[in-house]
Amino acid sequence: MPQFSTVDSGRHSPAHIALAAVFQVRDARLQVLLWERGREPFRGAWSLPGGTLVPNETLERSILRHLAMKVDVREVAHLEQLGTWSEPDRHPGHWELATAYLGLVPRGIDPRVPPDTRWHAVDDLPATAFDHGTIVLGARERLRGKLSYSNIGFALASETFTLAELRDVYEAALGYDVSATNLKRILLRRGAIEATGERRAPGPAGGRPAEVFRFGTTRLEVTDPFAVLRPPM
Amino acid sequence: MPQFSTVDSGRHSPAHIALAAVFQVRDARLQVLLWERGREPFRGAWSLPGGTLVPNETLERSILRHLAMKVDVREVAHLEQLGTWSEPDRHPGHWELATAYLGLVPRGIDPRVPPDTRWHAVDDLPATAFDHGTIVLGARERLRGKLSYSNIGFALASETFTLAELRDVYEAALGYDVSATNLKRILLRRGAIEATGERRAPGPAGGRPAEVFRFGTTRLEVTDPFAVLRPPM
DNA sequence: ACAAAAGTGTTGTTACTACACCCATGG
DNA sequence: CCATGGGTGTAGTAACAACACTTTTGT
Repeated sequence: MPQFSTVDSGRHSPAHIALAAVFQVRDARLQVLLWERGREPFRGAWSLPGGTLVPNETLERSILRHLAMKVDVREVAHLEQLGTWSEPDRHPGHWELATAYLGLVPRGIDPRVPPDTRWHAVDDLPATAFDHGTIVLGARERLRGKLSYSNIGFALASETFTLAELRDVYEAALGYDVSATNLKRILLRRGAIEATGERRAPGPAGGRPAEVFRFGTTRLEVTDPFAVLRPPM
Repeated sequence: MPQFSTVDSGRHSPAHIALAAVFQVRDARLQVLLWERGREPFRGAWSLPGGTLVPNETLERSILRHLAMKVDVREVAHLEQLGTWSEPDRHPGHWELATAYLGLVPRGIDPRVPPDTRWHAVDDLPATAFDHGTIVLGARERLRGKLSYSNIGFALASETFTLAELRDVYEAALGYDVSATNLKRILLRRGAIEATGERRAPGPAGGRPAEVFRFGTTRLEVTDPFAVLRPPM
């Protein structure tokens, strides 16, 4: 078994870490928080934050604990498990499984992050370590799907927002043009967003003041559960 | 750390197993293959087949290897990862993570299974061991969602089928009435099924001979990718 | 008055559901 | 010729996209 000789010879059970792809819309682009590795393997490449479990801890609590060192946990508005990667050669010379999470941070917050971490646009990733590039792209696909049939936008939008702002968030995450007009009607009819009654003052060039909205809940709800084959009645 | 004292005191990293909820439509009901435990804990309760990884093996290959001892692997038409369960007390006295898979066996096959395993209707589960009852129900929800927006029916239907037969499969998995008329049009328009040109002879009571269909591919394809918020044009 | 930004009304389309009706076979 | 099971035709509908139009502001 040559590939286990360096570190793990004799080991009968794999190591296990939790990772997170933390997304935020920054500068009108979907970005992910990456950490620049200081050690081999993959020194200088960018990797997802995470680390090992300690006893009596779930994977979810573990990734939240590790994230607390990179980004304030209270700022992660949504966290969900993506899957577990188990290719034997995903980590050179080390048998390690990784369970990856998708984390979302609302727009407008600027978390204090350590100097060796940086936000990177998901559609322009740098060289990534291990299989982390694949994981980031998988996380984006999960997010794109859920934007369509759930209220997950609450975790990317700021607490209150105009519809133009919400459209910008959706466009950044989906990667194509979205109509604010129709987005409003979809989310209102589903009961996902509600008007606050406030208005946002227009910019220096004038314009009608925008209504201010908020998401009704800050927990994931599937608002359009079945695409087709709905139950009768 | 009282809960780790029996087996794992001093262990710094969790054990890991792969499990599978293998579903098949039998007697017009969605059923799952369960194994009756002969040992404590949960002696006499029913559990999902699976087991530990060996070095140089992915989770997927591991669960296929374990299933080969319960049900012929070639009969599993579809396999996908559901998630990893990590509650510290999910296994009494033992720190163990479990990655669960959904497996589907086409209708009509009757795999030879060992005497300590049995098929159980998913909507009438017996007492289950560990968190396996939760996993089975989660697997059913995953299946129900995918039946709606993908061609996953190929893995539950027999190789060729009439539309009445396919409707029965969908009804068993979804748990509500489905119209064969409309099911046909949905799956034909999406290009998921195609007519073979053959016909099925009617039963003793007569009736028009049924057209015979097949699924075009035996690989999962998302046939209705976005419920709403489709890309423009 | 006019440009800018936001909101509303309306039409058309698609992809379904529901149901009436028609077709082919066995007894 | 009728019961049985399968297939087709068609109307109704919900949820959306597209776009013209209206409203409210700043200069």
